[in-house]
Amino acid sequence: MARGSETRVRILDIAQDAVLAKGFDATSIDEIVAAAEITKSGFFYHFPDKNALALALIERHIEVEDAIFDDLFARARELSDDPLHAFLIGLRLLAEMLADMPNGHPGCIVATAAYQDRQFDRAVRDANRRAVLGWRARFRAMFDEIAARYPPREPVDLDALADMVNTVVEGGIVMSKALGEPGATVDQVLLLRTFVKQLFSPDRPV
Amino acid sequence: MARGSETRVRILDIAQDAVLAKGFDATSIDEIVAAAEITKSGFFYHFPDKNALALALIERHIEVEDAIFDDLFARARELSDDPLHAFLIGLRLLAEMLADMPNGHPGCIVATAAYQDRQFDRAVRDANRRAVLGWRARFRAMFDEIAARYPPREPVDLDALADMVNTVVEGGIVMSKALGEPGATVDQVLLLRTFVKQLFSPDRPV
DNA sequence: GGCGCAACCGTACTGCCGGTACAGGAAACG
DNA sequence: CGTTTCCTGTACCGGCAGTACGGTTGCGCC
Repeated sequence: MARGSETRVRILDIAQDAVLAKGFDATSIDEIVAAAEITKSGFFYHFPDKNALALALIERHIEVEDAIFDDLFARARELSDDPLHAFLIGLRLLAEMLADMPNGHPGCIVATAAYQDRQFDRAVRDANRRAVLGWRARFRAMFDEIAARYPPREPVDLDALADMVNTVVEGGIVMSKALGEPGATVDQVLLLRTFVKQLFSPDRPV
Repeated sequence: MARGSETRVRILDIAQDAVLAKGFDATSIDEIVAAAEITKSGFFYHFPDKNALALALIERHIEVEDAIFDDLFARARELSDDPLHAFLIGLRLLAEMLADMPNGHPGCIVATAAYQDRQFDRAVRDANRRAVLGWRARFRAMFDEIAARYPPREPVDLDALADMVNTVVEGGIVMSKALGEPGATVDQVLLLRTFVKQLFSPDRPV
């Protein structure tokens, strides 16, 4: 058990690095096998096929991301009791975290999967979908609390607003990759922060 | 000349459909060759390798996107002389265009390339980068004009704001693919519209 | 009218990659 | 001691990108 799961984890670690660096297709099983110092048979003992590897990768990635969001917004909540302020602090912490990645965010596995849709089976697509819906629910709850205290200046769909957090991060990663500017994602998150701040700020007298 | 470029265009058409539907890797040359009713030799006469196909696909795609943006915002400009209103109308037209695609936006080839970075050569990455910078310049010019008339409520980097148009579209596409909800992209564009509207609206008295 | 070149065709081949098949072995566990 | 877990080793298949290279067809040009 101990030895088995250890090898499995090692395969996942190696595969994750390669996939984030080169994409899923460009990562060969032979290459993973060589790096993990096992044989091809060993790989196929742990994963029936490459699809299963993708699934395991995505599920693990979702757990990690969830844990990061939990930590980030829990810390933000400790710094302010106000739901709006706490959220704004959370976004700033997120931006700082993204900025601390010298080579930019390695890239979301969810997006990688989304762009290779057809070649993955239902299990992978479902896992992907559940992850996004989970993030929507997370941020929706925060916006519900915020909107209860600060009525939005303009009518907005809070589900869509919740999705916007993810949209901006995913889109930001695409942009930073395309531009070769790691900082692009951070800028986008901070713009979203400005949006949320304005949306829920009470009208100021001129 | 006429016959030659005709075949080349046919290859690109077929390849584009397949790539948007299945992804670049999942699209085989054999398959393109069969659909175009040519031989493999014919394909490699037009493109030295698959990378060159990707490059041609991206360059063509950028031209089309540019033309679409030209048309969209030119029509918007005809509807209003005010730069802010024209931009807001342009975003709405963009949203309508995205909504009219029944199966959602087929997916931006630029993003597909961004997520398979390493397997493409410099030429592809450079083309991608130029496209994004072009879009930045386009929207930056609009925001310059807007900001000159309506000072923004909050200090924002206009380049980052210009990038946000693309960010939201690209991120929206990722989200709609992951969720299986084609409408997600439209919602995100309309949220961006709300943001821009608020950012440049003069303070209203309460 | 022949010459040349662009635009292919046909065939045969290489090497990588995902995946299969199957036999066997070491070590931990009960 | 036997079973199960966790692999190794070897051999193989079909699909795919790409190479090599000789042959062919049609159109423009002198």
